[in-house]
Amino acid sequence: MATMQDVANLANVSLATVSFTINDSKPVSPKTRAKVEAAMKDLGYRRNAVGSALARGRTHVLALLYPALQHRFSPTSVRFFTSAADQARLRGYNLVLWPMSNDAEAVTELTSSGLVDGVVLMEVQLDDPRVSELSGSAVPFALIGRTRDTTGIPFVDVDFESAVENAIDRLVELGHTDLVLIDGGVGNQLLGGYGPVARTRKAFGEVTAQRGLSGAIMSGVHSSAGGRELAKEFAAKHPETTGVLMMNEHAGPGFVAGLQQAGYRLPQDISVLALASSLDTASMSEPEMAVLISPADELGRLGVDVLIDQIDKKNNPLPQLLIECSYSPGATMGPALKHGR
Amino acid sequence: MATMQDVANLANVSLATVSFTINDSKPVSPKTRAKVEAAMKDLGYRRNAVGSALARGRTHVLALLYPALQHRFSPTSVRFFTSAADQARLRGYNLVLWPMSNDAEAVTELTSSGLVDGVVLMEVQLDDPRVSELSGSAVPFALIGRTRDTTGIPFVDVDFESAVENAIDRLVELGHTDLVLIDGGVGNQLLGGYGPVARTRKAFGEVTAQRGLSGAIMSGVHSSAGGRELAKEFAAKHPETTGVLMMNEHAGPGFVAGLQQAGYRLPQDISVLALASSLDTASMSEPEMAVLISPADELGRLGVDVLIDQIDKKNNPLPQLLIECSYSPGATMGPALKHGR
DNA sequence: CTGAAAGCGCTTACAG
DNA sequence: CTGAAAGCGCTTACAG
Repeated sequence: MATMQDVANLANVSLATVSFTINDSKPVSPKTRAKVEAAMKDLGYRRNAVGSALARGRTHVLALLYPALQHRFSPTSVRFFTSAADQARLRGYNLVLWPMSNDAEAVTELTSSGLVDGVVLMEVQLDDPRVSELSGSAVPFALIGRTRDTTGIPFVDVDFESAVENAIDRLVELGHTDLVLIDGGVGNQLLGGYGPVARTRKAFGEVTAQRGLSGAIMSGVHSSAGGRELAKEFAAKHPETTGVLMMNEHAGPGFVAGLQQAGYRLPQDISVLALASSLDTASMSEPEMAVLISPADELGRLGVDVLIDQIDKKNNPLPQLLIECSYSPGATMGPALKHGR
Repeated sequence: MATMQDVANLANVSLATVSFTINDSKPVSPKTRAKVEAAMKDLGYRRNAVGSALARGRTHVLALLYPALQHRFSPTSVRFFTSAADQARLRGYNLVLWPMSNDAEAVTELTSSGLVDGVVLMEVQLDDPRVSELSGSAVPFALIGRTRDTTGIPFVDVDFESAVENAIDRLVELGHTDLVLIDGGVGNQLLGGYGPVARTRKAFGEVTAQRGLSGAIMSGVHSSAGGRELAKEFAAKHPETTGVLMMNEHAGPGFVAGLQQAGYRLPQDISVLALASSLDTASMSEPEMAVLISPADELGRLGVDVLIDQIDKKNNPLPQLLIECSYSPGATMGPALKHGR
């Protein structure tokens, strides 16, 4: 690989001048610029990223942190990976994947390595130890998700509270008053629980109470087979229920299948609305589910934007963005029957 | 952040000695080592990755290349991201995501940036221009997948040929002689087509011909809704077919649902076997599909292993690994009826 | 076993 | 507008 010095030699200018023309960091005469550019082309020169990073104190590398050993992301979470990587590239950064167990020690290792200019956090818990660790470091960060206390913490997240209200509104409008929320579980209680589930449960409890609806929660399955089993249990435990909020992408299709095996007709006997999911996943079930679509791509993109703006000292105060889900109809939504089944 | 010089000052030794003790690159007396380690602990010192990379000529960063704008990976492809990242971390490397359009220019930009020690390629086409470009560069690489001509090219891939034979064997054993393969399309024909699909089609054609079976191919849908539509078309075009190889994770559940809407009973009227998919995806359909499970996690891991061994000059000749799919039964497999429907 | 010094490939005050 | 030189944080021959 040719170095900047090689270019300088060939163009008969100084190392500094080559740097100036490459970075447009100082005025360079057209003549000199031409010489330098010709030399670069001749040598196929590309600026070495490591040398540059050391001199600038900027690596242009961002880390995407997510819990290690968690290989079963929801299809929706997975989109953060690609949309964040795209946006990073677009803005001249690179995104490195940083799987780590949920301990603070590994965060320190990352932030003090000097490898990354900033950190994006995924799969945030309400009391996430990684966040306090990052707050204490000098490295800028942004969350996709949010902690319980978000004071001074830049984040982008789904507006779960509003999504729950939206979902319940739609069901109530169709006459449903007995509802069940199905989710994937809050996970580690020590960390306050997985944000999306914890917030959704809270909102679900509040909104159903406030409107005098019956609202129960079911959880604990993580596969389509589990969803089938859960449907049996649901039929036994909640015979009066006519409306289901499904916030479990792995179990959704199995649950819908299980309902039908248990004798329910959709949507005559029961309505199901997928929450914070994707069209893709919602259409995996038979019939296709109605769904409040999670703005996953947008979140990945915005998470990176918020982070880079912060690195460039462009945003003040720190942004906290809640993005709405959008509704897409499906064959699982219908009016409640007057007399149950 | 404390630097190595800070540590040296505090420990009253030279910069070099600190380096020697950190890297175990030269003998250091126990006494000196203790002083240095105490100083490091006092200062909370961590070696700066950029300085180290520049001096060593090694960044310990690997790139994972995949086509940009391709946000609809199959659930199985997605696992490469996390399993590769895990293995990289385990071996002391970092994995950066590198979405790029399928052109050679961007590869050059990557390999000449000095940022990465090696490259893993995903979503390989039979005549992939990225591969020829990488072959011409000095940067080590490994494919997850393989090109048409694999001479001298290190790769790990699913053994699609053997999987197809395995699948057909199982169907033939149950009496099926009229088969259809459903896939997601070969994609860009200019690049020879997407490896898994192209190889599977070829093997399917060969094996069916060789055994005197009827074999047709259907394609062109990329969603569960598309799968439903395709089932109608299938019923019309292939009324004699009793065995389906499903290599399309997006369309699979919809196709199975569509079959039943078209009046098929599974598995009495027709058998469906998912190919190179996952248990998760196969269980999304109702009933759950039998499946030849793709060794996705293993491939991500091995791809990184092959690459790092090569960087460490550990492997010679370059490995070319084909990994088998493993069978998992499901309710969609049954004996062929004597007289069709 | 330890240290002084050169060097990795850049950027950027500083001087002209 | 251009250049000589210091410096970013390390590693590693070389000398002792």
